[in-house]
Amino acid sequence: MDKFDTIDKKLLFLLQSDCKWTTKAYAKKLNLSTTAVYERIKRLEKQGVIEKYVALVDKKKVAKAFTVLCHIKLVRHSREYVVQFERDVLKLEEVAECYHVSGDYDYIIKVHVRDMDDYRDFMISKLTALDHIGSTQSMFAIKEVKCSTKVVV
Amino acid sequence: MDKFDTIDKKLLFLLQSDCKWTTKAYAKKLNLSTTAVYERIKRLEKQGVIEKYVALVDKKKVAKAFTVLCHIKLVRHSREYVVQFERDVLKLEEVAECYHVSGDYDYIIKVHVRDMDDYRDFMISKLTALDHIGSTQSMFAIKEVKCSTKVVV
DNA sequence: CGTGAAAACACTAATGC
DNA sequence: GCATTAGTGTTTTCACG
Repeated sequence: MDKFDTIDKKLLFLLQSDCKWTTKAYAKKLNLSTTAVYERIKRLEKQGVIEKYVALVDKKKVAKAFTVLCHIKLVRHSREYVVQFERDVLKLEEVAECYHVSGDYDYIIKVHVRDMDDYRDFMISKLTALDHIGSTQSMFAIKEVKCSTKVVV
Repeated sequence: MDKFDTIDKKLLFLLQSDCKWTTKAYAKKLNLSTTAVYERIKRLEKQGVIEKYVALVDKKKVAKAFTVLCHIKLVRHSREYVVQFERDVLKLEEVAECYHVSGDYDYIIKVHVRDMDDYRDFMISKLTALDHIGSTQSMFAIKEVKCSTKVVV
């Protein structure tokens, strides 16, 4: 599909680390001219390789540092059930990620809340209130050992 | 710790959605002046609420669209084993996230690789090559239903 | 929190290597 | 594909009201 040379890879690494440098700064780091870097960035954006630029928030500072990974089984696996569950889960703001997985469970979701009480509220009034939920199994993150948004190309 | 008013919350939402608008654009959206928004952003950065700004890359476009969630148990839970495992796992570039969790398993990691063959290589030569790994159980993501970096304040 | 002004930067374009 | 230069318009940044 797309091919990336060494400079592209380094540039993507830098942009995934911090996207607020000036073009000049990336250029200096990469031993290139600003125009060369500028054009590479624009190309990567145009190709859709760079999806978007976002701010990352410190979860502790906004009182959402309680992270829970939750395994979910649906009562049945009909198309209708799957479609509705996936549509519903998108609307839950506490759910940062949701994967449909193979294996013993159907879904794994990652939830950010304030504390255990908050999680209890989330479970009772939001998650298990969804249709078609069979069972859930929560795993509480004792520690975030690594939490990166980087993809190494 | 920190308190946020409605404008802070809206601003954090916008910045977590797209951090490349001009201050003017956020100001217009929030019905404020550019300086007011400018100072709020600077304050949020200084307080560490905004950790950093990063580019998000389309995993499909860089051939890392095969996502695996893997449960890991260590052979023992001594301090030494835990510390070393956590130090080692940080170095694995394929591992985007790693949580130390309560429950049946010790760790859950999220891995991005190209395909099943790549994952096999990762398992054999990197993951299970780590010391103290007891058992692993891989769950392949059939679908990424939701994958957000946003924390709703 | 707003106004206004200077400095810094993004962006475009043209030339030549 | 990259360096360099030059030029315009926008944006950031900050002292001051």
